[in-house]
Amino acid sequence: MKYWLLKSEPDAFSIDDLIACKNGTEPWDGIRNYQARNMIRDDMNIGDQAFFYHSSCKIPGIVGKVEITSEPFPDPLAFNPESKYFDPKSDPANPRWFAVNVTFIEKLSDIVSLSQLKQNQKLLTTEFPLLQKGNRLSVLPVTTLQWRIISQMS
DNA sequence: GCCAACGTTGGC
DNA sequence: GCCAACGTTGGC
Repeated sequence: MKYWLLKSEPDAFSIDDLIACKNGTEPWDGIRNYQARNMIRDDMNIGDQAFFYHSSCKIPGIVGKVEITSEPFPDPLAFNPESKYFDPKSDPANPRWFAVNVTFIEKLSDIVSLSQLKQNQKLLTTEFPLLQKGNRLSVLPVTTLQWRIISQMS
């Protein structure tokens, strides 16, 4: 079982939005970055867990935990001309973009903010990609150690 | 709103 | 294959 971190802008889709979804489950779709795509398509499995991270907001940080509850599947938005994630170059016979279903596990009683994460010396020794310069990926791998440290912080 | 740090596109 | 121009992300 692997661990991940999934970023979302709370204005677009927050942890509370996920809670409000049927069965607390919703496709994690609209990912249009090849590195992130590769991780979803090649490395994600049912039963993996992920931190839910709020980005581009007042207090960026980790707000909860979710579980991956489907195998990777072609992102249907890529085939929908109505969607802003429509990609005419994605061929249904050879899909370019992938999604997984995520299911709500828990909301942290307090956010573990980015500034708190930056201050955690233990975490800084682990090369946490979220804290590394220039990182913009919306899907990041998290090690078991990092998962444990951050879970303890919450 | 600014801007650094990317990623993508497309002409050559 | 190079690289300039452009677009996006995301913290501040």
